[in-house]
Formats: sequence, structure tokens, C-alpha cells
Amino acid sequence: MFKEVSNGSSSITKSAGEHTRALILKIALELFRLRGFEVTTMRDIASAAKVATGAAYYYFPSKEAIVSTYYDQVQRLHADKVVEDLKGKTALRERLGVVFHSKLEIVKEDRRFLGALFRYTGDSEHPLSVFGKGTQSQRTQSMAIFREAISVPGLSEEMQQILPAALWLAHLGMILSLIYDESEGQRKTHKLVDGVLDLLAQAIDLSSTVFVRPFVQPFQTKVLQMLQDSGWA
Amino acid sequence: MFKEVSNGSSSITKSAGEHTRALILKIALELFRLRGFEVTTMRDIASAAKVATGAAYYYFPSKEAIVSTYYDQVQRLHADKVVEDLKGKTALRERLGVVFHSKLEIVKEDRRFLGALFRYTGDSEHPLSVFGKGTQSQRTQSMAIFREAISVPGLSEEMQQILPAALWLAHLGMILSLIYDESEGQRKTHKLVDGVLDLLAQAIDLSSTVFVRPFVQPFQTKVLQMLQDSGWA
DNA sequence: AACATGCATTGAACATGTTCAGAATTCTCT
DNA sequence: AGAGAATTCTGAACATGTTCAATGCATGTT
Repeated sequence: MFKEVSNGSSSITKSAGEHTRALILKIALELFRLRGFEVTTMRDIASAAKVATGAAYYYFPSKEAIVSTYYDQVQRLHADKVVEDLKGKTALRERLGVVFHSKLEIVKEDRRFLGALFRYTGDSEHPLSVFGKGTQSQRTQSMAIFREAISVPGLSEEMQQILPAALWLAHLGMILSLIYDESEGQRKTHKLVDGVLDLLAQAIDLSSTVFVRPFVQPFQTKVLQMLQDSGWA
Repeated sequence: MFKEVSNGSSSITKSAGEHTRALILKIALELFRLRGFEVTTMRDIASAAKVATGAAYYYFPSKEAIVSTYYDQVQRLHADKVVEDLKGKTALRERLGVVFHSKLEIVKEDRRFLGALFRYTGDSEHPLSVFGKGTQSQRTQSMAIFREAISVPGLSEEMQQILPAALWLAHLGMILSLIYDESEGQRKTHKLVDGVLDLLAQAIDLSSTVFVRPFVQPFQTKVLQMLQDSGWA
């Protein structure tokens, strides 16, 4: 359904098309940021980029697909940043903080159009549905970042399989919180993230304790079983 | 933003308008069920109801609002059913089962258009956004049902405040699962619900144990604090 | 009956996302 | 250079959600 990304890793010279594509993307994002996603029309974008309306559709299958492409960039940026910032950090809490806050930083200014990512949440068939098949590879990539972040010694086998999916879901929640967060500088979302991570890290620590572990273990096993049954782990 | 519901609790005689409204609603839902939400146009609905296109908009501010009205009915049905079925049931697990499965039963056949409820998930301003201000009262109502279901002796004060929001969110997840569930009779979702409820009930039981409680208590307190900070409890 | 008032309904017009047949341009190979 | 192919781009047309001025219609009032 998606146009081939063909992000010329092979050629050094940008073809004319790549240039136009980048221009349309850049201008669209500027307009989304400036005026918001809904009120910005494809005609606005095209005319601001000095091309015909149809040109935008030559490069992007839909208006939301522009945001989706932006989000691909975000994922790449995030992956790179995380690899860098995680070096030398060994404490689980710290590592989780890196992953979540760096994502938040990258995305912070784009609340006005991040919501477009959720446009097809209720449409399981749509290629851009957050939970759909069309976005599976991006989901897997994103979960790989979380898997990397939690790769610290002392974590149970079950937890290692459960957490990537759980954290991915939690991070979706973070983005939603950001979108709805009217507080200055989105303070509330930052605070929420820290609170959740504190709790989570403590809970994980606690669950590894010799006293508590026997009680928690069967739960982990069952959760993992359920995730596997539904294709999440 | 919404048209006054004015569900004539005062008058016995349906005015002409009420009749048309009901007709449009009925026919719209039939078409949604039969062909799906997206492919059914407002023109289809209007012409099937033998009215002009504009008539539909006299009663419903948008296509999604039709589904929203349907969902109001669902909530009412659910509330009634739960009140009935909860009588005499005292075990937490059983009560949770009643609430979740009765909802599932009510909604089961309508997967084709339930997704419309999530159309504005990413648009915090929209009156029909699941998490938005425009749907707050419905959320509160729904949470009240869960509050009722968990009103059993032996539940900590914190849990009583945390669970309604948590269960409401979980039940949203259930609906999403249903929408994406291709398995025959949506077996997977039923199984998932049972699995989650089993775990939850066990976890709640365990957390009330004298041995475990001291460990869990501070977590509950912090979670509650966070929910309160963000307006969820 | 004639009139006034407000609810109900119409259908054309509008806005905007999207499609598409073709034109323009660029690239490739001889 | 020039023919042909592939890529890029155009802009009008289309589909559909939505708006709205105008009209009909029922009901109560004089």
C-alpha cells in the first residue's frame, strides 16, 4: 500500500524526485506545526511547495502518510540517539529514562500533528493503523529499542520477553498524554513518565527479590503466555 | 457541540422528529453492520431512510455521531444488564466477569463500525475523542459501573479508587481487541478477557495478603497519586 | 379561516481528500 | 543527437462529509 521508500542508500545524487519529495515533506510539516494538521489542506501544502496538488499524491499516498513518513524519521533519530546515550549506563531506571525522555524530546514540538498517527486506530484494515499489519515492522523496530534498553543482568527470561511490548504500549500512552497535555512545556507528561518509570523500575527490582519472586513468577509466566497467544511476544 | 439528546422521558408520544431520528439511526446501523462503516455513505443512509441527505445532519452532527449515539444505548443496556446480573454475586472474579462479558455480548455483532469510536483518539479537541472533554460524562458513567462491580469487602481504599479507571482502560482494550480479532466468534478476545481477569483477580487477592501487602501498598499509593494528578481518580 | 411560530426537511452548494489520463521532463541506450 | 522508456508533474474531475438558505408543515392563537 505504501510507496517504496527507496531511500537511495545506493545513489549519492538525489534524483529530482527525491528533492521534490523532501520539499513537500518539509513544507507540510512546517504547515502542520504552524496551523495544525486538520486545517492544513493538501492544496495548501502543494501550493506552498509550488507544485500541483497531484504531486503530493505522487509521493505520499495520503495526508496521514506524510506524518507517517515523519514518524519514520523520528524512529531513526530515536534509535541513533538511544544507542549513543545508553553507552555506559547500566542501571535499569536510568536506561529507561534515556529511552523515554529522548523520544519525548524528539517529538515535543510536534503535538499539533502527532495525533494523525492515531487516525486509524479503529480501522484494523488500514495500512496506517497503529495496531495493524501495515505497521508491524515499525512496531518491531520500536520494540527492539526497548529490548535493548532493558538488556541488563538480573532480569528474568519472562520479563525480557514481556517488557518490549509493554513498554512500547506505555510509550504510545506517553505520546497520547503529550497530545492531550495542555500544561506549559508539557510538564505533566514529563512528570507522568518519570512517575511511571520510577514505579516500573522499583516493581521490577522488587519482583526479582528472593522473597517476592516466587509469588510473582507464575504471573509473569501467564502474562507471557497471553502475549504470545496474541502475537505480541 | 452535540444535539440535545432529549430522549423524551417526559412525553409518551413520539414527535415526528423523534420518529425520523430513530429511523435514520436504525437504518444507519443496519447499513454499517451489513457493509461496514467506511463504505456506507451519508447519502446511502439518507436515501435508504427515504429522506434528504441534510435530514441526517439535522439529527446527527456527523457520521461518527451516529455511532456515538448507538454507543450511548450500549452503555445504558450494559448498566442495566450489570445491575441485574450482579445481584447475589459476591466474588470479585465473578463480578468482573459479568461486567466484561456482558459488554462483549452487547457489542459482539458490531465490530464493523465500533472502530468509529476511535476515529478522534488523536484529536484532543474533538467532541467525540475517546479521551477528550466532550466524552467525560460518558467515561464517568462507564467507570461507575466498574466501581460498582468491584465494591466487595476487603479491597483497599487505594484499589477502590484506582480500579475504575484501570478497568475502564482495560475495557477499551477489550473493544480494540474485538475490532482486530478475526478469529471465529472472536474467540481470542473472549479468551484474552478471561485471562486478564483471572490474573487481575489473583493479583488483587495476593496484594491483600498480609505477607505481600506491605510491599505492594506503597505502589498503590503512588499509582493513585499519579491518577489523581492527571484527573483520572 | 387566517395567521404566526417553530419544528422538520429539502437539495443544491461547498470543502477537501483523492484519483487519473495525459503532458512535460529526464534518463538511457544506440 | 535522437528515439524510446521511465519518471515526474499537472490540473481537472470525482467522492463524500458537511453546511445552509429556502421551503414545507403542523400546531396553537386570534
